[in-house]
Amino acid sequence: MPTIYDIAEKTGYSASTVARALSGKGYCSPRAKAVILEAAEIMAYVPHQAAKTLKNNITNKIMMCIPDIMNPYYFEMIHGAAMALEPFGYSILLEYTMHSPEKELEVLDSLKGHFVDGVIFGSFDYTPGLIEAIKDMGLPTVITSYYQSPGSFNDYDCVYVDQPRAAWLATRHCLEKGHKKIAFLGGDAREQNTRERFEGYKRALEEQLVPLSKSLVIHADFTREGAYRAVTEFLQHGEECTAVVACNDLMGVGCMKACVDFGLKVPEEISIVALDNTEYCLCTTPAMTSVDMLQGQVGQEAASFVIDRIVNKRNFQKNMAFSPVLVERDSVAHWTT
Amino acid sequence: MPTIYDIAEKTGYSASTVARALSGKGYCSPRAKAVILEAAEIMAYVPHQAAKTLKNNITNKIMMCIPDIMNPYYFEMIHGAAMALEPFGYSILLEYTMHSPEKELEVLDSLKGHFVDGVIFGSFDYTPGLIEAIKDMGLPTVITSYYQSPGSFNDYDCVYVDQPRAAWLATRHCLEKGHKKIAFLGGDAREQNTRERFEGYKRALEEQLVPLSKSLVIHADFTREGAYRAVTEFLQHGEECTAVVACNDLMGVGCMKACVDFGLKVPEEISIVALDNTEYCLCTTPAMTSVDMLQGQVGQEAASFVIDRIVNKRNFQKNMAFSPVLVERDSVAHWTT
DNA sequence: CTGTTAGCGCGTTCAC
DNA sequence: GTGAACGCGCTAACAG
Repeated sequence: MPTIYDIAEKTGYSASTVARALSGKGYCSPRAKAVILEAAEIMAYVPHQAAKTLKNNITNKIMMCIPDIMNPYYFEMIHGAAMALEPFGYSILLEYTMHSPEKELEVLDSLKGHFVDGVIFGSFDYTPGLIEAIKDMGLPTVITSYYQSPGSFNDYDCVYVDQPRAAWLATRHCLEKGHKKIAFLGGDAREQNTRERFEGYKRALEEQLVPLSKSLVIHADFTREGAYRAVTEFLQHGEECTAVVACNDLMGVGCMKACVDFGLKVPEEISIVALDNTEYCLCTTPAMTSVDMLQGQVGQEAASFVIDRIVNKRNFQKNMAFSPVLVERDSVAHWTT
Repeated sequence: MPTIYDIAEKTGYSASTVARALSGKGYCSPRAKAVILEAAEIMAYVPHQAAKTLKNNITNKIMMCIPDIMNPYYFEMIHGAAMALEPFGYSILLEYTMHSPEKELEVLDSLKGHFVDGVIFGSFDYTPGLIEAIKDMGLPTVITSYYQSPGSFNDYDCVYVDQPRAAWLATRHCLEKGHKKIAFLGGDAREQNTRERFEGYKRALEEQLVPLSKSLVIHADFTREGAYRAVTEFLQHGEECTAVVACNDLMGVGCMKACVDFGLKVPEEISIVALDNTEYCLCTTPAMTSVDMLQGQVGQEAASFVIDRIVNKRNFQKNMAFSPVLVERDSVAHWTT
């Protein structure tokens, strides 16, 4: 791998003249520049990134840290971010935490090694400790959730969709279709994500004065299989409901399969509405009604926020909230008793 | 961000003693070590990655360069690779080329900047020019396809699934079920991927002395929507077939939808078998028979190959081929005329 | 317009 | 057992 010194030697100029010619900064005669650029071309010179970084502390990399990659929710986000980053010459360093709080802290700690310029951080569960670690790391950061820490407000941005509203939309949709017995299919109740979505579900019921029944709250693990098992058990247990709000598409799919296998017709005998609106919704029969969480937008905007802090040196906080959008398909039917 | 000099100052030792204490290499008294490690802990010292890299040329990063991320085929691969890399402290730098040959070359060229230690490279179409660029870049590389370049053989490894065999398996499965008029739903005929899969389709037909009909070869673009349009047009055109081999799951899903919307029952009136065996197959009704391409395995093994070249300094070529596996579900039925 | 010099933070070799 | 000194490759301030 050739260095500027190699080019300097070949051309007879000094290393600094070569550096100026290549960077375009500082004076350099047209003749020298031409000679040097040609030599660089021939020698296939590419500057050593580590050397540049050591000098000016710019890595041209953004870390995307997500809980899980096997969920299509996240690759839409990754895709959105990558698209926004590309024109700025930034690449994505991918890291996943598999929902593990320890791993999250570990990753944030490693970030002090300054091997990226900024971070897009996704977690299912923001705890005060996690937020502390994010602030502590001291890099431009966007979290893909809303979390306003008390005290200082300038340390990270939030780009997110209104999670409670998503579940609220889904639940209200069922209510409007005449459903009263609406089950909630969520993940681990301790995770912020499930809690927020549950809030929306609860609020929608309250607004319509429909009593919330604990027995209609099902906990699974955000996977298709887990939802299948949980819903099958729920049905075998004899619980009655006419609609299900599933906290993500994979669980919606698992739920639909469980219902069908149990002998229930979708949507005639049981309606299903999911959250996330990934491609999975278009694979099922009937096609699944779902709430679009605008993951691509979130990824894109999160990336823009990070770039804004890096390139334009923005030093104040910005938040951006997206309102989710219900996409009606064929898995929810009117219910008339 | 504290440096070893800061630690040196606090503890009264010199920077080199601190370096030795932290790295464990070279002599250092237990007392000094204890004092230094404690100070490092308190100051939350993390070594500056760029400085380390500049010194020893190790980045602890592997680039994964893929054509497209919105295809679940690839995230299974990414996942497999990430799992294999994690224990070695390696992270994935993600880059996509969107099927663009220019972008592929551009990425490979940038790699000369030594900002990763190795590369896992996926392309739909390996051309001699691309292979040249891969060799030229001079980094441990695994391509996720089979491509034996004439001449030198030590420049990159191949980890791949036998693509023709996958299509062969799918086609033979249909033949065994009694189908004779089997359509092929592929992508762009110019891409190696489509060509290879078509070869397998062709071979299976030939082996059973079933004539290949050009009119049963449908070209789409590896997307659900594209396949939906292409198959709808195909059906409207009055072409007759009793089974379809789709080159990936997304196209299989689009095809299934097109058939259903056209009034055909799956699998009673038309059978569908796809390739890739992603989660999409489990979302359709009926569940879709598909050929597992072991993408997770490919990603994992590719990562191990790269690590082997980096850590164990392997300097000879290795290839690894996986044989795809047909996973029977409910979208293919017996055909009796 | 160009060359010399110093330093980014770390690791390693060599004296002491 | 420890410190001084140098270099990885690039950039920037300064001098000529």
